[in-house]
Amino acid sequence: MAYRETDKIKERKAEARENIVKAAHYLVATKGFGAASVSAVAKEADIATGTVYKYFPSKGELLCEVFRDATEREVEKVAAAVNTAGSAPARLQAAIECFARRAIQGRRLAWALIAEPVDPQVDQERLIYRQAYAEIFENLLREGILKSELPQQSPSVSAAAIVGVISETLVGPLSPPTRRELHDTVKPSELDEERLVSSITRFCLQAVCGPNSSI
Amino acid sequence: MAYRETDKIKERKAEARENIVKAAHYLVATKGFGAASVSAVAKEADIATGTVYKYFPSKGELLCEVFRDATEREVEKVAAAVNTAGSAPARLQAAIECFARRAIQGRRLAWALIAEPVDPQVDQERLIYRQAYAEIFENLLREGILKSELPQQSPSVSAAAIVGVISETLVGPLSPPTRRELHDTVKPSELDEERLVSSITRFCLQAVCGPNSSI
DNA sequence: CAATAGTGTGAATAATGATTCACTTCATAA
DNA sequence: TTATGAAGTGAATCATTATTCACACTATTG
Repeated sequence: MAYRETDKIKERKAEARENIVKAAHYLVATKGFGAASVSAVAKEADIATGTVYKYFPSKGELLCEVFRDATEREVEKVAAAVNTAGSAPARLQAAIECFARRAIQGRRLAWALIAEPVDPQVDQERLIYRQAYAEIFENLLREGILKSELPQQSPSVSAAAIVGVISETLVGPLSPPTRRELHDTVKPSELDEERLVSSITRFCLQAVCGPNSSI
Repeated sequence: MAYRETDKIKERKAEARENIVKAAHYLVATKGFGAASVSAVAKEADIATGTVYKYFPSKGELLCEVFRDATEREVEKVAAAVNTAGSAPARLQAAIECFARRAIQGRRLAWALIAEPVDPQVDQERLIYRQAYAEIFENLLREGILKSELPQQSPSVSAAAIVGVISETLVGPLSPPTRRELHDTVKPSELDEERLVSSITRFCLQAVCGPNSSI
């Protein structure tokens, strides 16, 4: 025995691995999963193609990890927004606004996570992601209904619907984030974005709160 | 000159072409675009791979045509539902129910049209498709607002939101229509489906009609 | 029938992109 | 030092599919 994995190496390996994930994340957040071929990732990370496979068994595994990481970050933010003090409608509003604003900010990433055509392995992951969002809303709704802060309704359907509203209004239309940018040289002003967010919020709150509600 | 395209031949060609489209449609409606490779389509149509190219310049063109056909049929139905007599909310309800019911019936087709990862050429077409749906709703909303049957709101955002609600609640969760079916041997009863449709309808109507509304 | 203009065929080709692998370089410890 | 085992390399290989093409077959007209 003349070789053993030392701590220094272990650390360096972790760093290298992390680097690959970062490179892949960058490509995804910047140009989508379509641009994240193994060789592109390798180039971005300044290593050889083969090296990627010393750290990940397959492209799918790598991209799943990237997806999971990005996703977790997003979901956490929304979950945090839910944990505001206040009535169920107020918390719901906070959550929806958080979700929507972040999607607008990181258009391309949002598109990649929500709408970009991806290979089945990642798509599977996406299901979990949407589920995670839906669950946040669902729990909140359930609680609100219990406390009679919200009218009777199917929490699971309403939750999925909210996710759908945001996906479609923000990400769907923007889906290929390039086309639009080619035409409108002017990017939509922050004012417009605010208007959009408030339209969406109004829609969802009214749907969920029904004939009472204070927006 | 010793040959000219006769009527009989013209007809036969049209038939052959139609057959290819039908075969492709069958595959798409049955197993999604992923299963509609050129050779699979050819086999389904009982012809040689190369023959497909005597009728279509590329796979993309063929699939676009399939997509467009299927799409038109769907959109027409919803458009018809809108043309009911009655108040804006009533017509909206009819349209949403029509959209939703059809999606539930033809799950796989709905999934292919709305959510399946597809190649960019078809994806482009999909954008138009969603737009078509959104426009139906948008016009209706605009009209309703004008007649004061609906409260002030952004018709374009609300319209997109409605499309999003239906996509997510019906197609998203069902997206890989197989997985679910592997577990639940029992398919969701018609009763459940009705409940689902009515939940969705309620959500959308309340969102759009606001603090008045009669569901 | 012969000449012409196709259509139908399916194996070969092309393009893309993931994965492998024989080899080189590096770190470790006897 | 030097033997050992792992990390890094990147060109070659594999797999998958769309697309082409040389050839066989069929219909049409003189």
